[in-house]
Amino acid sequence: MSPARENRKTEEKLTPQRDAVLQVIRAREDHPTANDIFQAARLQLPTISYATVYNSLRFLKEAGLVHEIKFGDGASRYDREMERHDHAICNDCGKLVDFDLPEAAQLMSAAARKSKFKAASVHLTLRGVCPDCRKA
Amino acid sequence: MSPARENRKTEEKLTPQRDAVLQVIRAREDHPTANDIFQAARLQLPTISYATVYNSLRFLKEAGLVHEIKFGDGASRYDREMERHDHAICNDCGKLVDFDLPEAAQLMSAAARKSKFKAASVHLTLRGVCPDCRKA
DNA sequence: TCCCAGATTTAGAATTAGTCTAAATCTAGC
DNA sequence: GCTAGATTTAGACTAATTCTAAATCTGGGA
Repeated sequence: MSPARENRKTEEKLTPQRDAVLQVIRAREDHPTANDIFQAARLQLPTISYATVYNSLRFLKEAGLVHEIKFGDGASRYDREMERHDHAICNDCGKLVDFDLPEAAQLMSAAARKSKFKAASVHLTLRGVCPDCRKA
Repeated sequence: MSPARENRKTEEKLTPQRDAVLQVIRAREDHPTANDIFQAARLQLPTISYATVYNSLRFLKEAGLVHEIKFGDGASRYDREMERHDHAICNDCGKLVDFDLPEAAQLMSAAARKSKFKAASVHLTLRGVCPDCRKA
């Protein structure tokens, strides 16, 4: 079974809570925190609890439907983008932006050789100043 | 004044607490957490407080004497290595290892172009399985 | 030398992000 | 309709870090 097919089956079985969490993440261009997601999901399901948001996020992550980003400053962010990609983080405002640098993916085996690890994934993090903060 | 000269001057002015924290980090091959550093520093300065360890770490970081690594799972780690470098993280045991992949540094301008950020630094994170866990 | 301002340290309270617990609720298959 | 297993809920709990306010230290004038 292809991963896409598998995800379709998983999505069919989503509880209303898990589905609400997934829809919140899919509806957003940016990278909400668990708290952002909780606030938004509550508009649809007023009784949903914080713990359920976390449980749902773990479930969706394991099902391969969302992606968790932990870049260290503060809370985890969640991303609808499941393809391999890289991140840029603004040192001024903290904005997080996705981009893909295929050259970074190609460094995986070189990185594995140098570190002596068996590689599972690589990703590149750029820190700098975002276009908006550069203007200001 | 060169950065090295500047650091030498900063080091001369270190309080006993800040110096103890710096020495702990310099004495270790690995990447201790704030708590590890607190426990070790307490052996030298029994009255040092947790808050002082954090204050000292912030000071040393700003002075360019230590480097903070936040890779998301749990507490920040501190690193005596100030040169640009990359990280490998074990998905099994959480071990963090430094290595340098100069090719990653060379992707900075390409990453800046794609993301439209003004670049300050880039670094590559490899996730996989460390040699020890691979054996086990 | 003595004194003061500013910096630093201290202990503990507060905050934040996330996990755990146990009871209540839902759901599928018999 | 009944029961086992999964899920949800509210709130307690934990871990990492920051904040606060009082105490202490330090260096440069009077």
